[in-house]
Amino acid sequence: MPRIRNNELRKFEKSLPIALLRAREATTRLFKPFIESHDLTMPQWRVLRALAEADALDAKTLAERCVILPPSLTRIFRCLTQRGLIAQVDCNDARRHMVRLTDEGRALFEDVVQESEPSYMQLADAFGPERLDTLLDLLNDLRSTVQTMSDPEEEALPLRKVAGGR
Amino acid sequence: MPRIRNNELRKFEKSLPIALLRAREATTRLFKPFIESHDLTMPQWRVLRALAEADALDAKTLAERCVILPPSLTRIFRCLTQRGLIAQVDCNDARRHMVRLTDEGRALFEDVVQESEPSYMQLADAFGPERLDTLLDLLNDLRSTVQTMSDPEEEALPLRKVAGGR
DNA sequence: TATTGTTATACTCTATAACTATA
DNA sequence: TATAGTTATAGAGTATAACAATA
Repeated sequence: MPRIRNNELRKFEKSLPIALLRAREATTRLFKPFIESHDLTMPQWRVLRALAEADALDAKTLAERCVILPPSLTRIFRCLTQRGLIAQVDCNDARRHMVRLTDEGRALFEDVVQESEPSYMQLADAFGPERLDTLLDLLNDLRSTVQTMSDPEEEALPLRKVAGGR
Repeated sequence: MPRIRNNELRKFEKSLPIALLRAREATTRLFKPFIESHDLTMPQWRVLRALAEADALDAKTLAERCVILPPSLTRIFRCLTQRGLIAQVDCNDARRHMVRLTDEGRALFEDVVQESEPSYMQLADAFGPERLDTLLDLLNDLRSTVQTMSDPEEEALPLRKVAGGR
């Protein structure tokens, strides 16, 4: 019966939400300049990043993967479409808003990657490539663990049928 | 000379900023209800959390530890002071706004901890307590690695003089 | 009737610059 | 002159509910 004793509180650094926030803040600060120099916001960048790996994705999938609420995504679609970076794709289900990168969008995406990759490499070097990989695995596992806890009926999240890491 | 080949892009799950964001989003969603049921926002909670471990802290320190910009912190101070959860502390330097938890603030803090700790335990159980600890260490190290990269002259961050984990 | 996405709306956080007070 | 914090302000993200269109 492990009762909590208040004078034995986990330290501030041992708070998971805060550690995640601070790590993200530091990491974001490192990469943000590369994104913003191309007049992209971080959420817009996440959408481009997600689309760069897929032929086309619908709003719901993007919202989940990029952690963006539907109303924000609507605005992002409008903005990126106006700039010619994404384009709508025809779809069986007329309710779905599917989009893909345009050639221009892909070119911009690759520019940002080329420019920021040295910083990523430098970080990987300083932190240790294997530790970075471990961290990424732990982060992804943490997310699916929490999601499984939150939605007891669903299993993991049916993005694709993947068992372990995802 | 490891040039980047664009068809060998790191996968979406291998993007550090996105993995951090998604892990944080999931974790936050788990704990937020406990915070909000006491009419606290997450930034307000971080301030209480930080103060719970210290006798008193000034605005600058809190801003850095809690990842809150000074203007936001000003409002948070005002709100928490009005609610009687924190109180200003006299200080040699009249420029500094130092605050501490009141008894009421500490009581509220401990209520939230008591209520949310079971979920934390459940998460630790499901994820593995050692892996959780590893994750926390990696996150804190990542942050100081990035900070060292960003501020080449400063060493790590002179919060306290700590060498390794922090 | 359920699902997908948009619109509307309110609120909070983010970010910068300008200002005040103190050292 | 430098530092700590506040104020002002614009903008972006967060979140909910109500609505439209499609399945």
